[in-house]
Amino acid sequence: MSTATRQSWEGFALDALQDAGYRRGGARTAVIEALAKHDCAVTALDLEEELRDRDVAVGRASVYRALEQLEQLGLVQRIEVCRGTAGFERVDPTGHHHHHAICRDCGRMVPFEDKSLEQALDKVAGTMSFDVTEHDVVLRGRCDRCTR
Amino acid sequence: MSTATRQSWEGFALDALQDAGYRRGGARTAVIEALAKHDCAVTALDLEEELRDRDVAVGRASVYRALEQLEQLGLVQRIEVCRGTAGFERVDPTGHHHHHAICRDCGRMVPFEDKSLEQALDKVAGTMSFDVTEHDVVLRGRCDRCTR
DNA sequence: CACCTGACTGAGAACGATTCTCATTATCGT
DNA sequence: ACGATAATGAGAATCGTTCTCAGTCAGGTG
Repeated sequence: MSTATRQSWEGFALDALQDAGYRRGGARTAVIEALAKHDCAVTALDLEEELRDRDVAVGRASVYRALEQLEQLGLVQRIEVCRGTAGFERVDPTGHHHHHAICRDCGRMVPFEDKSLEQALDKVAGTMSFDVTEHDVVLRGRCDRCTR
Repeated sequence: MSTATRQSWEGFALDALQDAGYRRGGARTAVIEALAKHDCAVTALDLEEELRDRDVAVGRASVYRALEQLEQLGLVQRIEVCRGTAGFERVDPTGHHHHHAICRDCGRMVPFEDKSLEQALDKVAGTMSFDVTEHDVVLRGRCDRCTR
């Protein structure tokens, strides 16, 4: 029984992959480790660069592959951070999560959470002829630094 | 005074552009006309194809340019419909709008609206150090046709 | 422990959506 | 009608992402 005996998301993800029948590979492990360090969304290319800078160079294809597999297992969520660029962030196994406000001028991303928003989302999801598994909320506008 | 004397979004958009100092160009007008026919999001390439099929061929660059200008004026909203592809839909001047549920399997998009969701969004927007001008909600999952 | 099968990996090519470039054309104030 | 300047379109360039494929490695088996 290897499932969820460790505390961190990192350990949780490694266990989940193993349970799903994946083998243990260096590239994927490095991606998970890097992802674990971020509390908010990062792009695939940022992760690749970050890993290269730490001398743990990982092929671009492997980064995307790992992210896709993690997304499939619900361990990572993908959000659009800006014009056709995807951001990835880990999904807390407890279900606790946040959303983002993105500045249209500087691209800065500010996370926020709100209980009644979640409730409203859950309620809507329940009324649809859709098996809703996740939701994605983005507020857009100008951040305080860009409002002059 | 040319502003908002016509009823339709199409007329409203044309007037708004003129008021913003834009000249009247054939390509942009065609894009607006095509956009007016859709109640839900369309991609730029779909619009281009649609126009070509109607023998009103418009250059790809012009389609994107027009959409960008319309977005800037708040006449069109851009949403991510699927992996790095943008969908564009007109923004009702009354503020009335809907959101989308997107099927992760077939890509089908189903619009929905919910008053309490809007209220929750407005409330959150009010508490942020951000000048929020728009929001974007996407529910993801499997549509009824894809759930077997 | 050596072996084997099939999963994992990375370099680079391919791809699709979007943006850019720039020469040509059209708008509209004068 | 004229001229300054915005609008347009064809194609090239760009950028994020996905695909291909040959070489490598994990880990169950004998």
